[in-house]
Amino acid sequence: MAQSRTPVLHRDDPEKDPLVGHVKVTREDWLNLARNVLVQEGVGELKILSLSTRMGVSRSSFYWYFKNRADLLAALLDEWEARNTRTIVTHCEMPADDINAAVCNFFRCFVDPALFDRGLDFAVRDWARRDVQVNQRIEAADAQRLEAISAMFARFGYDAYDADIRARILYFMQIGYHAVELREPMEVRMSRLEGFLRGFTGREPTEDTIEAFRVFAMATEARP
Amino acid sequence: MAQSRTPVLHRDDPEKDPLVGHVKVTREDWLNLARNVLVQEGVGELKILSLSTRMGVSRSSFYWYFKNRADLLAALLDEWEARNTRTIVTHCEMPADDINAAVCNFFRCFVDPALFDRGLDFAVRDWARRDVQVNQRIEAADAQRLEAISAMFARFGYDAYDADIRARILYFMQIGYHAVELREPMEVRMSRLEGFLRGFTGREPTEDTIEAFRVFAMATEARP
DNA sequence: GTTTTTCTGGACAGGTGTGTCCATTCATGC
DNA sequence: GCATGAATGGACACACCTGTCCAGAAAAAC
Repeated sequence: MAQSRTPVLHRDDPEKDPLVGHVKVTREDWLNLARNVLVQEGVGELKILSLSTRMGVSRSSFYWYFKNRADLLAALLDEWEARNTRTIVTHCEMPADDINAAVCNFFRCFVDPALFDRGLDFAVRDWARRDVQVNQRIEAADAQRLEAISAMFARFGYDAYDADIRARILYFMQIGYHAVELREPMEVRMSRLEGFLRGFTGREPTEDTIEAFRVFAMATEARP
Repeated sequence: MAQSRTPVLHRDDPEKDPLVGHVKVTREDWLNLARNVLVQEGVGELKILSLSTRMGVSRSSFYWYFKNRADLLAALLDEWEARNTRTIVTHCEMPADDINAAVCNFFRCFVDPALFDRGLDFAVRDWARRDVQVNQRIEAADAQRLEAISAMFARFGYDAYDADIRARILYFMQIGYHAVELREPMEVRMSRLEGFLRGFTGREPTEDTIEAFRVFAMATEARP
């Protein structure tokens, strides 16, 4: 085969697992590449042959780290669940002086892609349409997130019904924003949200989160 | 081959194209099945072999109606564009007494799946992540929809900036709701929206659409 | 320096997908 | 009743993906 051998992906952070011999790739390398492919091309395009050629490694290497393709997918799903949903829940539980500051905490989840990976979230949401198991996972995740947001409102005096309504408005609007503006450069989005956060804290606190939604919409709208 | 022959899908509505001979399937049959597969399983699973076996017809039949796979995908995309985006635009342009009635018209798009196919919309949105051409189409569609909603608000006295903000809140929340509750039974969703529409028209008109969002959230929240 | 363990390359078998060619079938027009 | 043309079935060539097996290279342990 005359195919030119692509350079091997060596690890850059050997702080963990230094006990392996003849290291060329690691399980983490497979997972990272697989996550990128999942986000950018979907589950259907997540193929072992494709991954191995991109890493410049034989397919056999994959079967050393994972039992099979399903094993890789399960690992990706676990990672998503631990990352995205937990981020939202912990941010909703952060201490805050009033509901406006609490909503502000909620928005902070979506500023740092290391906290909440929106691309991964939609990739999984899409994957769920084709897999009943995954569907159950994301339905549970959505319920858990909505519950956390609702509890956040309840902490500041809203009764259960009003808290639920506000949680749903907030969560749906956030998800919808990401669905539509998914491919907007992260720098643009971050600068907007940072601007929002600065402007928000400098304002008189309002007695409703309606104003917070309004300011958030201002911050995310297309024009400067 | 001992494979039992599945019964052929005959057309139920021969009102159009009665001039074909030896009719077993039509171009419409291929398109309808392909649309279902696109929505439920994604573009990646849209395979000619799979479609033909489901219709109980040879693969060769496909190549009579379509040039190739790309031809089918283009037809599906055209259909989506004509259906979903045009529905939203026309509903936004409907005459209304005040902004609340106008927002109410907007919501009506999403009651009837024949008007706006939410499953198709998300299938295309997902497809766009893997295809630059499709991405451009859906970005144009989102811009067109937002423009129509914004113009709707502008008709009722909102200046361009406020109209844009409200259009984005409304559209993002709607898209987010569909993204999260996508697999909720349509009857449940319809009964909620119908209840919303009834309750809405029986109320005193408010001077802001904030109240409309609030009532919409009440109508779509999980509890009765 | 040898042995052991860890990891990778290449080949095999089986499955599925695409696009094309051509003989065949069936409804329609004559 | 027969010719015409629309529509289909079946086969060919080619490509891609999965999972498995085993020989062998390279680091680690001794």
